[in-house]
Amino acid sequence: MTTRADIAKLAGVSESTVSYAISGRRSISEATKQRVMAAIEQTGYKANYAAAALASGAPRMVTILTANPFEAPPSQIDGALLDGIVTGVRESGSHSVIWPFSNDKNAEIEALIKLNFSGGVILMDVTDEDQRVHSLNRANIPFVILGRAKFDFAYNFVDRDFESVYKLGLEHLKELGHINIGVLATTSELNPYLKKVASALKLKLKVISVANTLIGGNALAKNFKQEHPEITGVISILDYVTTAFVDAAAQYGLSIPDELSIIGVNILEEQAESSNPKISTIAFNAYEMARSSGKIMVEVMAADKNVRKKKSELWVGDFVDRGSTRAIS
Amino acid sequence: MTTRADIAKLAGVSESTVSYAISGRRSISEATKQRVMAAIEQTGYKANYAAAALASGAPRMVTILTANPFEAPPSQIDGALLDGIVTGVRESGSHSVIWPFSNDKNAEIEALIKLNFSGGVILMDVTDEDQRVHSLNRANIPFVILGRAKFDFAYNFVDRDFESVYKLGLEHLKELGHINIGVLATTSELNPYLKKVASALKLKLKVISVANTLIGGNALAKNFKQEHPEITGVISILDYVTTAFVDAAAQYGLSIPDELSIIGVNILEEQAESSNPKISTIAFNAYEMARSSGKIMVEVMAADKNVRKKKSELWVGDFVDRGSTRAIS
DNA sequence: CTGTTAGCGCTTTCAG
DNA sequence: CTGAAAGCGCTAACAG
Repeated sequence: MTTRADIAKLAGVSESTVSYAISGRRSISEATKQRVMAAIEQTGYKANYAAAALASGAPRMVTILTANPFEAPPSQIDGALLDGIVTGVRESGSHSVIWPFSNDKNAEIEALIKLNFSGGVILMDVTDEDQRVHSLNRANIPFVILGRAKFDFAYNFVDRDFESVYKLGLEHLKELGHINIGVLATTSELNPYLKKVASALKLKLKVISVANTLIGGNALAKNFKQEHPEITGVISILDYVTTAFVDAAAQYGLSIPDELSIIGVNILEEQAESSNPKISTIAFNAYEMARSSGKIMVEVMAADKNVRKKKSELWVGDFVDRGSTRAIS
Repeated sequence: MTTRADIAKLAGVSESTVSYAISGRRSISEATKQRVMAAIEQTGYKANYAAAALASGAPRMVTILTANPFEAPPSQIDGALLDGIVTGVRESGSHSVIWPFSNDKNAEIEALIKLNFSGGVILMDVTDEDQRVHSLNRANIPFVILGRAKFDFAYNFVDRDFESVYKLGLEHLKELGHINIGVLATTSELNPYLKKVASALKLKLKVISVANTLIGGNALAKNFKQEHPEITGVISILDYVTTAFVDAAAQYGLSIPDELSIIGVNILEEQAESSNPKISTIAFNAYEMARSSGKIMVEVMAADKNVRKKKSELWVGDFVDRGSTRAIS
């Protein structure tokens, strides 16, 4: 097996020069760099990941924990998110792998922690008080959650910037002249961001609690006029409900958008372009959001070593929100 | 960070004793083992994966390349296969991760090879002359294909034992008195195994070429009696076609199984149990099949080092076929 | 801009 | 049954 020593000998330089020529972490004359690269090319040398990870003390490997796509039909959003993570991590000079899906999530996280090979983990599909998050926190492994959930400690996350999204949506509805706004949600309590924005705009919000299914959307359309006569504008974060609601409205004598303006806020940029023209949509770029998470991850890893504290290069796109970084170490 | 040196000091033994207590690669007195384990417990010590990989020279990590489940609806078979691989690899004392899905398969394989961190790779969804296989072969990275394809060099694979499966199916049809057998396939050429078995049993085979879609199955049912009047038995490897065919048959005046016996051979054990009772099925255990691949993988890795040439523990279950191992070194 | 060198934490001979 | 010690291939000071 070819090592850096071989390359050094062949190129007539020292081993460290070879390393720096490859990593670019210090300046090298163009001439020597060329010779090193030629030697690498010639020998077909490949870096030894394990050696680098050991020597640097920081494995440049991020592990992704996501929901099992083989269990239920996977969402387009998750696919876009995964793409974004992989790219974001790579841009930061690390690599990412997906941890095998399993039915026993807690057992998997223990295996991952015990293996102790990844520099950090990115978690998707996290629920409130998710055991995996507690385990990761306890094991002191850097992690970032894509989304948010309730925990009794600080943690890193990347999520949609709901405040901006809701602001945009409600402002739009107000411009159209709507005052009484229905909010489609699975819970009956009002989202705090939504509440805040609405009070600033002097709009009246009414939560309409419904299951996020096609059936739920259909049922909603059926009785909407009778049950919510005052409502003329709707803001919805539920994709299935919204679709079914709009599709069924006409047959129940509800004319959209003439009698009711609807804004859907949980949709991908790509999907938005081909969406139902009866609904206004506020799309978000899942790719950018996920990409951010990769960068946060790598920042956290670097901070852990207390070196290379490079300034954050995080790009916070529209509708992307980054949680404050928990102090590690 | 706790290291093996810390554990050794705490337990009052040498570092190597700690290692052997953990790995079990040489005998240790029960007493010392207990002390070592206690020290590990007490300190919360976690092995350093990178250090172990570097020192042993054989990274105990298998990378899985599978089709992107976010692109098309993933099959149950692929899910079961993945489960089996993970278990098989783990049983062999290694770990596995899934390489991120991507649209550019060739770019991904180059990245994987360049990273040089995995002891071997398991490939699913391989097509004839798949570039990824050529790259892996050229880079001299141990790999196993789940399934089979055409290449101009030897390679390791695990696949269904089609010869046994076809033998079973055709024997069954013969017992039922059928002589003229239709073969549902996407290609027009007859599978060599099928041909071989049929000639031994003196059965007449006729390939019926059809796309593996529900529409294809429906169209087939419509004209089946007119186009293939002589055929009374069918063997099919196409799951979608078979389902649609059987469902549609009655409405086109074709009575199954009275007029036509059908055997489906591309189905999971679990699916077979709840399958259409009009079809006979030869199920296979995807889990066992995939599990085998994990073990082969680890064997190949070991062979690569020319040490620890332990005897194969491969369990070849019914309908599981293992390709002859390519000489590495 | 380049070289020297001391480790990173673990595995595995070799020697008891 | 246990210890000592030589690396595995690379990184990152430190020294020019």
